[in-house]
Amino acid sequence: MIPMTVQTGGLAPDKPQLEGLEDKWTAAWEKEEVYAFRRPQSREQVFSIDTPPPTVSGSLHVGHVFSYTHTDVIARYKRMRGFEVFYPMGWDDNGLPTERRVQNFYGVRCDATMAYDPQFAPPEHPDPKRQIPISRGNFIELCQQLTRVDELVFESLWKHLGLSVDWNQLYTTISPEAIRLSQAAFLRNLARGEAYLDYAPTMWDVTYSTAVAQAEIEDRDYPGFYHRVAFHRPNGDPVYIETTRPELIVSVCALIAHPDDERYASLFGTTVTDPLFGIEVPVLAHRAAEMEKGAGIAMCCTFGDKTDVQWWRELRLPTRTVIGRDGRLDRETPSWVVNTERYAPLAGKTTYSAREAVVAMLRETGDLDGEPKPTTRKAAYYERGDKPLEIVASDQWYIRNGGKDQALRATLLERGRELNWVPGYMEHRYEDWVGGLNGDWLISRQRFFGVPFPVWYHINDEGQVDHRDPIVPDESALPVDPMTQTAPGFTDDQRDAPGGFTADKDVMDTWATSSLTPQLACGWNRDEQLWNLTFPMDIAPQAHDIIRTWLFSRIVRANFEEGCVPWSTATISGFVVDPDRKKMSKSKGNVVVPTEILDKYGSDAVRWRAAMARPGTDSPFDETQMKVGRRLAMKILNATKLILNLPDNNPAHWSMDTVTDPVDRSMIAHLQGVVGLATQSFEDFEYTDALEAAERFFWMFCDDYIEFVKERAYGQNEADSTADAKVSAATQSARSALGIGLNTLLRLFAPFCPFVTEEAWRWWHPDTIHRAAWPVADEPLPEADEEVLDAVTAALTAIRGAKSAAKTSMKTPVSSILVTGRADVLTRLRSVEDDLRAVSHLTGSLVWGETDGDLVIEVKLDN
RNA sequence: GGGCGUAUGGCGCAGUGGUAGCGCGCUUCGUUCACACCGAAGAGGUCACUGGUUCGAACCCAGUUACGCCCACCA
Repeated sequence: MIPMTVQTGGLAPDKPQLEGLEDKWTAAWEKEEVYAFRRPQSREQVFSIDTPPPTVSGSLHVGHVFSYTHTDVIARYKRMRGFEVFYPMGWDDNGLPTERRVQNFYGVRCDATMAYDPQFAPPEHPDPKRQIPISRGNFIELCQQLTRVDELVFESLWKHLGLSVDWNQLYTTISPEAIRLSQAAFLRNLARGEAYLDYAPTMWDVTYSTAVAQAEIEDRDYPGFYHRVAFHRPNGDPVYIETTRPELIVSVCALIAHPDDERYASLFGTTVTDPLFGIEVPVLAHRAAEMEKGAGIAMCCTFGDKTDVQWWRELRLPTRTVIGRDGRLDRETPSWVVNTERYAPLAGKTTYSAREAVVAMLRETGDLDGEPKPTTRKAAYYERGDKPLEIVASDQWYIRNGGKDQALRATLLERGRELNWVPGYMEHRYEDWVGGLNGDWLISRQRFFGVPFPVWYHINDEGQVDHRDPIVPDESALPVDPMTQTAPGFTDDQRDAPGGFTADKDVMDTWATSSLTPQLACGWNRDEQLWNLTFPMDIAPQAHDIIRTWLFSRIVRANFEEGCVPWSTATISGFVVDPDRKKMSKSKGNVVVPTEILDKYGSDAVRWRAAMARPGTDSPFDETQMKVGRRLAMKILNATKLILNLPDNNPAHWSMDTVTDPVDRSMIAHLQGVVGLATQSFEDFEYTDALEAAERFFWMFCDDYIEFVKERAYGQNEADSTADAKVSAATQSARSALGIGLNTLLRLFAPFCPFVTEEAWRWWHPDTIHRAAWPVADEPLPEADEEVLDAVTAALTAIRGAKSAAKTSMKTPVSSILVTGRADVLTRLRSVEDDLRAVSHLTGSLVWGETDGDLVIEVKLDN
């Protein structure tokens, strides 16, 4: 292990530095392929990680740095334990976030009706406000161009942070392989009936003009007004309803009250007419109507909210969609409108201006009762959007997820129970989410940069598209783009022609691909050997916000495809929150950019801080904490330097056999306890406890142990220096203990501070510390008394306290010391008397006195 | 309204039945022989509140309050 040509003494540089270690060792690790996954014989030798693929169109903030560090720390531990760590990185470059970034970056928008322009170049001075339309093909090219640039920035940050990713395993979610795999998995879902096409009301974002899934929806406050509006009975009597969306009056289908509501009992079965458009609608009873809310009778429109959808379905109401996919009212007058002249001014208006116009009309007709009352309502938003979602009925693809199927839901809940959750209470979030699902998983998006659905439809002889019997390709033909490729059994001139075929124009949402990251990374259907070595994976790391999305969707897909959970353990990181414990977000402007703190404190310091945040726990950002990590990193270098640069110290001579002194053996015994604790903590994925144990010991090692044995380690106590090539047994004992302690401590810190530990390690090792064996503590040290070191620490505190109280230097000579205490403590201290004299700079007498009490040390200083 | 979590010195946290701990910050002192990107010593807390169990509670139980996150409701 130690080369014969090893230098002795002076191995470490005079002024060790942290600056530049990241670049130096990143390059060396790449050259030496330290983190490459080398396929072993069996699955048991592998530890595989389902790394979250970051969205490259977004920016990384300090929270990402923390959570990816948590995973890396575990990866490094497992690697040192001898596992071949399968640690891929993926870039999520697929989907709407990328499209949005491309639109803003280049000032373009996709117009699917345009033809591809091979000469196209993006504008030199993009104006995001005036986006120029380009073809789908050109748009996708720009998406690919920009993601490549973004990905390089991400990769360089991850390397600088020291993630021990195997970059040979890199995947992206829009690559041909990802498309092939997403399409293949989808076709299998389709064949087994797990995926289906349905015409149904869905949450719709008018800005992006696409359907969105339940998991991507969030509620936000939205200012609105209650409008009290009169409908009229045939005899002209008013029936008042309250609505925050008067523009939807034109799509009214019924008025609905609770069956027990006596105020409206006489109206059930009759009809009323709306105040503006002459639409006659029934008054119906339904238990979902709440008597206390508003006027107690609701205007049901298709569709204003989810209750409307329920009534529409259960009461079989007509579909009166007025708001189009662009968020504007239909340009044609709807067929059910009687007073067409009232609709004309509303045609093509946005919901907002239509509302103003409708309110003005209601004032005019006198059907607005009182003034609109301001209220704050919660509205559903797409998480990346800025306008409230509308509900639009449309054809969409779904994957079953238990939202409409109790048996499947039970299976998926059971899968959640099979997982080892770290921390355990995070399992509740999964159960709450799965238990609360109210619909299947909508995976289609009316967008462009994504995985196309590998599906065509028949067109009948009348030119009608028939969605019932989709045409699908053979799996061997994947990936396919149905927009450019011809459906099997047809010729291209039959495209969009009666009796021919037409392509499904939608793409899959990015989650439909990222739900397959275990399959994508592990070589499903592509590399059988890799698949058998890595799947099911060992850990799935993620922050707690995506339990309901990414974690759940991967379980859904693996359950269908493999009939198991895709990993054995889910490790959940918390967020980095701002000092007020608020979530960081761009809109709040409280995001901390990671490059700044990495440059300022160094990667090891930031990683140290990340590792101090326990699994699942949110952690407030506090820059002063980074300094502590930096101090530790610096101390590691300096302690290593001291030990290596002891005169003529030779690491080849560090051996447990030569550790004979009681305090040296005591230190080693302590260290073994620390190794055991750190190891157990890592096995439980509680990396923070491992770090704390190592760190607490390390500072004691430096402040007390090194100080106590320093004189002896230098060899300055030597009475006979006749054989100057040989050191005394006492000195060698200290040097061996220091060396073994250092060797162990560097390895304990290696997962946390990979750069500084590698730097120190390589001062006397030819190979990387990151493939070195994790320390073991399985052999108890015979005749080692742990309490010797405790007594020494107590003695040091007393001596230092006396000097500090006298406001004098620690090097001030001591004229005499009186030590009193129990016999066993005295015995321990007497066994290290020479060191005690040296460390205290004792010039006079050392007196011992046995008592029944605690250790007391009286120190007299020279005047 | 439901679920989950948190509450310990100015700040960040550890401590799951037996004398309240760590780091930062603060105060004082100390530098050329590992480290000023430093070291030593010290001050500082009725462990959110109320009740209960117990010889004994920061810890266990019940309830309350505050904060955070997630979900549901929103005519």
